Amino acid sequence: MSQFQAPKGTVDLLGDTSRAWEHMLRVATELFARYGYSPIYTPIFEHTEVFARGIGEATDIVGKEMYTFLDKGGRSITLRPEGTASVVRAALEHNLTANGQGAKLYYAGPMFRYERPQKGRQRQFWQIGAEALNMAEPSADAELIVLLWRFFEAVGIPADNMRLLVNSMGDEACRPAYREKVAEFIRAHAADLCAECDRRADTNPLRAFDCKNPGCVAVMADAPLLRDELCDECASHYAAVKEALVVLDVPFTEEPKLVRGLDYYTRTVFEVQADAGLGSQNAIGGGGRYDRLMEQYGGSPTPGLGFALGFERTLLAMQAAKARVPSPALADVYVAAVDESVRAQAFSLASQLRDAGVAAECDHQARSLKSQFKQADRIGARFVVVVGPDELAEGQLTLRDMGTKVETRVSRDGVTTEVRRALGID
RNA sequence: GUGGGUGUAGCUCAGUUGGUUAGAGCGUCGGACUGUGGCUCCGAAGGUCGCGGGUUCGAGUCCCGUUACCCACCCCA
Repeated sequence: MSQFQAPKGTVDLLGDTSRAWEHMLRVATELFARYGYSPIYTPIFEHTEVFARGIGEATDIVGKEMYTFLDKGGRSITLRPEGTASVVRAALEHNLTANGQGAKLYYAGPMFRYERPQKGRQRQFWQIGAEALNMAEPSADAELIVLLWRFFEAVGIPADNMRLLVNSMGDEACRPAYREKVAEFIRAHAADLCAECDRRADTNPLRAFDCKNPGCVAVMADAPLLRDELCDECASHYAAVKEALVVLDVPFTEEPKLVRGLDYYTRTVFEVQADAGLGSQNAIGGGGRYDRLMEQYGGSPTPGLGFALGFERTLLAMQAAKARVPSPALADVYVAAVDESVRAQAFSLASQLRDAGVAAECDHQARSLKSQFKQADRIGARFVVVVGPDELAEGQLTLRDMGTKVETRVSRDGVTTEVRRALGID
């Protein structure tokens, strides 16, 4: 047991897990580029105000989950708890949406929230996210949702193992009136609701839909739904998004009670849940539209939308689906030294092969020849070059095909060419 | 932040009502094959039993604290 361990809620990513991480990044990089998204790297910390104003002072994230500290200059700094706020801040700072320009951006990296860790929930966790700015058309909503869905399919989670939930949260024209309507409904049924939900009538009536209390669930089942109260513009936008999803053949379920916990969402919201491997933290990705966010940061009114997906939870869903993560051979060629006298020459040959573009490995632990072959087998080397005194005396080496077990003599001078040909590189 | 459960070799786990030198499988290393892998056989290394107190003649086993993980609440990716 070492003296130190990783801080609570953080993990070291090793072996198959770190390989899976890189796989998810590769899949995302390739797929997102095909949808026209460009990479953006924002700082891992921001002025606290960026998150407080964007995500909402009253949310749990801002209220109790942020890693906030004063730096040596007395500035209040916060480790990013999510990615959208930073991207929007950067887009405004660099005028990416000036003169009606659109911007499609994606990011990947760790986020930080001070929460009680459990399965699928760490204090440092990884997300990939995509944001589409200045795109008001419902087709943009559909495109983003398809992208999220296709990503999960691409990493090996079958559609049958996932659920796509969509909803519309309305906008400033219709949500306030609806909110009041729900508040009235709650007050009218106060006797049948828990104390917590009674309070929600004044603070955040929509959250009563999330209450797990059976009595509350029964009462709220009859509560008015925002779907039925949307203004004309929100209703037609929502209808167009759903229609596009049908055309694109992305299966979805309308979930009128889907309410996201970040204040900036308007109109379309969505979430992908995995039904195996996740426990109660089953949302592997989610997002929505935030048409008022740019204004809150002092920009001109600019629509936007985005999603984020979690690496940890995606991997759990992949494992439950027995998704295959490609694990390339660690080396194509292993250069084995027969004895101590030729060790240096084996190393220089390995180096020469690497310079020639071949993934080559050799021993640095003074292992026996037999053990070097075991290593070669373990790392998946297709060929072993045996460097021995007998061959070298004649200016030659032995090239063994590990699959067929056929050995051939090759000249020391021509070995790089021979190996490249054997590997099919030339 | 609240409640419940768990913590023994690198990994997955045994460990009897507290009783002498804490075990297995897998993995690792070595040998059988003195210049050659995947199978088989043999052998070896590897553990302050999460950490700290307490009870006891004696604690991996009981009690308390603490820490980490797991589950639920909560929240969200």
